[in-house]
Amino acid sequence: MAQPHPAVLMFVSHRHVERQVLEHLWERGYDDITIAQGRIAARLGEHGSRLTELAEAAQVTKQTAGYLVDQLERAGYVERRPDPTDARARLVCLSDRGRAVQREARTVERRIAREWSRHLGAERYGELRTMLAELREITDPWWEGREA
Amino acid sequence: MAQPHPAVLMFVSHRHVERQVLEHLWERGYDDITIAQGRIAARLGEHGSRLTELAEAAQVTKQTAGYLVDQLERAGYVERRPDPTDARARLVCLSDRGRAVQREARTVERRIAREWSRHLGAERYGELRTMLAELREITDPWWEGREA
DNA sequence: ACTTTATGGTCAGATAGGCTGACGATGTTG
DNA sequence: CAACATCGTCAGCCTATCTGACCATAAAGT
Repeated sequence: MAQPHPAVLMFVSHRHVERQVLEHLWERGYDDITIAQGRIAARLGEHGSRLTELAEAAQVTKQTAGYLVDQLERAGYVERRPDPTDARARLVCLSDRGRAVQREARTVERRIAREWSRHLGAERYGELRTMLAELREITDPWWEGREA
Repeated sequence: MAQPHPAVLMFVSHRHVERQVLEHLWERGYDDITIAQGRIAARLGEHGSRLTELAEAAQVTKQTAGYLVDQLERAGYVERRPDPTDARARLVCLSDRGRAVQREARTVERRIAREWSRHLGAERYGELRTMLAELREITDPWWEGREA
């Protein structure tokens, strides 16, 4: 039988990571977070991000992003502050609670990265990361080479 | 700045492929297909698949899979036939129309595979596929090494 | 200055896609 | 043949997502 398309395999592994992170957070008591919220929260920059940026990064409409940020705000993970450089815009920033969750999530991600590295071998794992980054150049509609 | 976790990069590339396939199908007049339906249809075996199998492969509940198969059936892409070996079960099979769509989808997938291969180099692309397949062993909850 | 056009965000409404739980029918096992 | 497992459906619910319309502010053109 034909091997599945690489994209399908990516789907499987990506899903696995999302699940692991989410389940870890639930265990730690952050049991109100959903995958969709997580996808938004994971893309928050250190100094806050605009809604439109988040929407693009997570590949959803700004309405959807707004809806999810509402929830995250109500749950106390983020807050909206006025953007000093543009009166139309607002910056979505992590609260302390939000930062705590992000740390937890990063912990799981690192653990999985180690597992993958062990499974493939460190060198091949490095190659995998490099190739995925290169692929992004031709698959990410918002790719610019470097972030703002 | 830190490089994103490989899983995030996988998300981007996987999404890209889904989008490309879907848009191609829409252009070809199959404009009633959705991503979720596609995820189910893409996992249909040559001789039909049971609902439960489909659900597992697409990582959704059997209820959800049933809901999507209903739609595919109404649109004429698949049909349900009794499973000769088990009166409880039914086999979801592609119709001729469904097979035509699958061919279109495969065409796009092959095109993208060629693009990736060109971008990374044939040898590295092969390595990528190998590594993704290996990763599956530790990330796919339904992995068994070989299909039924 | 003053239009015009672009951008950031929200509101309203619709729908798809996903879940849990319960259930009927058939298979399987002791 | 009784007990338990599996296949699929029904019913009800909720979240995530979209499109379209809209307001406020900013930027660009004249």
